[in-house]
Amino acid sequence: MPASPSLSQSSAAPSAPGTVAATPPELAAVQAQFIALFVAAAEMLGVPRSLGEIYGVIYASPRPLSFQDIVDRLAISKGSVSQGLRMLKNLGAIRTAYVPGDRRDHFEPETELRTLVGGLLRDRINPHLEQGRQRLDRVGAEIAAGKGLSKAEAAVLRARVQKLENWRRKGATLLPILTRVLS
Amino acid sequence: MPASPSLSQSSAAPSAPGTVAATPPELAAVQAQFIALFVAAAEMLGVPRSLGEIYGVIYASPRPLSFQDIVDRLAISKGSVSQGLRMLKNLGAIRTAYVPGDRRDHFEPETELRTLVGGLLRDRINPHLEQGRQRLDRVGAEIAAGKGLSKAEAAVLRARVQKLENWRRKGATLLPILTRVLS
DNA sequence: CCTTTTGTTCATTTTTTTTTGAACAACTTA
DNA sequence: TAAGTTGTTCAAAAAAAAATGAACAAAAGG
Repeated sequence: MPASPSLSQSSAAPSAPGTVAATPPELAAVQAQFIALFVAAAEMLGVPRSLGEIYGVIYASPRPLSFQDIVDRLAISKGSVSQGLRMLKNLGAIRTAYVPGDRRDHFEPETELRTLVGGLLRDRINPHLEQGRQRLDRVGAEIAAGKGLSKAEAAVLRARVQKLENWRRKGATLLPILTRVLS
Repeated sequence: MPASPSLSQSSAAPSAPGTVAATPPELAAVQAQFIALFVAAAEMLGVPRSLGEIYGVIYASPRPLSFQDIVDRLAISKGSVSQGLRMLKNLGAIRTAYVPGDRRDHFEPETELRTLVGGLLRDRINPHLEQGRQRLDRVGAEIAAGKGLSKAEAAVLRARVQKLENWRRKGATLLPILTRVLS
């Protein structure tokens, strides 16, 4: 069995007045499965593990969770939860939901794949692509200046720059298509 | 100007007998541009910076480079170059080329986008996808067992599992298409 | 005001990842 | 066999990334 994600062991103490009921142990099993799933996804995407845990616990809950709910269910610090929630909001992976009779924000998962993928592309890929275009131009310029290069060598390098430009173009045209197909 | 990638400063000493000629300073500029480009790409993909540097210096060379050439051109240790070359070979990002009159291996870049993307998918995505399928099954089972869940709650969670299965299916069908389109 | 609740910030600590470099193996050559 | 190349391995160091938690702000209640 793979290491189970860190779930806070429900305190033995009976709920104090005004305290949200602890997650019953039966639910913990379902939660743990969801969380393990998103922790693995986080690892694949190269985002911090805590993002996976937080999104997982929100995804695993049939109703929106408050900040405190999340801290209680996951054995991670308030600071991490705060930062993690901010990142997930920026990514568009969660949204806030109104819960009657509670002034605190509550969070529910964005379940549209399109939105999630779109957020990741926007944050991780697009910024680099634009910058890459500029870099490519500069490489081309350097080769054109062509000091110290034989005719044949310059030709090889020009061809390689051309390849890179093709890559970039394909990537740029493919990404929008990708997000559309994922709707 | 962004921090330039670490290129070894060409030694001032004239070439000793049997020494490969140092990269002339004119070429260094072109090299530096290529390397900067691939270091940025490495960062985007979440692979070690040194992989970007090594692939960059190979990509920037009109002729295949030996292990020693790479160590000389980049200010990184032999150990890193050795490990980096192995990873690049495993990814299919470089291949060895025969160079007459030199028994050492020489490396040249794989320039087919399809091959590069294919290698990354194989190493980073596919392993997780298969594992993800198994995890999903387990979550479904947990919910079906359904202890501690109201009818309505179980329904919400089942719907969410369904969403995840859709995601996985879309991903699985899209990846092959993707690699084909990139040819 | 004063207190409580709710959450954020950010300097430190912890953990993970990456790089280094000395020891070593494999192969050539003399 | 000795001596020189060429490259690999891996324990340890360095660097980078992530998590912690105490101090702090903001808003509400009293």
